[in-house]
Amino acid sequence: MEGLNSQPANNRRMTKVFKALADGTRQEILQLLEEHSYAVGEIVAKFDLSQPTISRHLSVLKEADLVIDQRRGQNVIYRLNDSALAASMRQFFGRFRSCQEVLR
Amino acid sequence: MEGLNSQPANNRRMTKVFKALADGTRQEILQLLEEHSYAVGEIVAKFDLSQPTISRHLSVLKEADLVIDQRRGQNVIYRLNDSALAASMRQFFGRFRSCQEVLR
DNA sequence: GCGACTCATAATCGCTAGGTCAGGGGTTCA
DNA sequence: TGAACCCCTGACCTAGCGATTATGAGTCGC
Repeated sequence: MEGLNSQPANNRRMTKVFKALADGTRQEILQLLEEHSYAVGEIVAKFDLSQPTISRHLSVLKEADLVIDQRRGQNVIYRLNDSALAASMRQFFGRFRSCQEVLR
Repeated sequence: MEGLNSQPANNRRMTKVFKALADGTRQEILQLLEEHSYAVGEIVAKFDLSQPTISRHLSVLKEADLVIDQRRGQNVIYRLNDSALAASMRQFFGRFRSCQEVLR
């Protein structure tokens, strides 16, 4: 079953991205980061979840290259990876005619 | 079912869509259906997976409204739900500035 | 109606995902 | 150096996912 290498590396990347997006909390985090950057503690304060849980969600988003983290003193600041998000969108949906009509 | 209402209904729909997309096999099925419609048996023949497994994947895609099924004699024909796919793309990615620039 | 064919569903199993608490590493400041 | 703060990682539990086999439900031709 592992001999199935017909699946392009692109699909594996898209799978990682979609897995990251397939969670309500992570979707909300992304929309939060659309406003501006946030420290982890600030994000935690916006949700009814423990800090480790948020930290893991952020880790998943980071693994998918959808956010970027940066140490700033004691804090770790997370910001949206705008370009990667747009690139992912094009990369996958561009394969479909109906979506191409909607893409620039 | 209505307990956690902090998350908009839109997000729950997007979560369903992204969960459906977060699997390599289902991504390939969608790209296959981009060509044209296929009967279940034809799709099964293209993968190294059992018929029930493919059937289940198709069910997930259908639940997410990404494909449409139609009985045709003994066969069940699946086709891509073009408009829903494009609509989902807009609905989610339209929230991000960096993506709006890429959307028409 | 019967048998053959096509697809969906049920029961099951192993693995992954998401949640918690506990603990540790990095950074700041006195 | 040590205390306080911020965040990440490890260990663990439960629930859900993806796969299988076995079986059931529609449909067609005879």
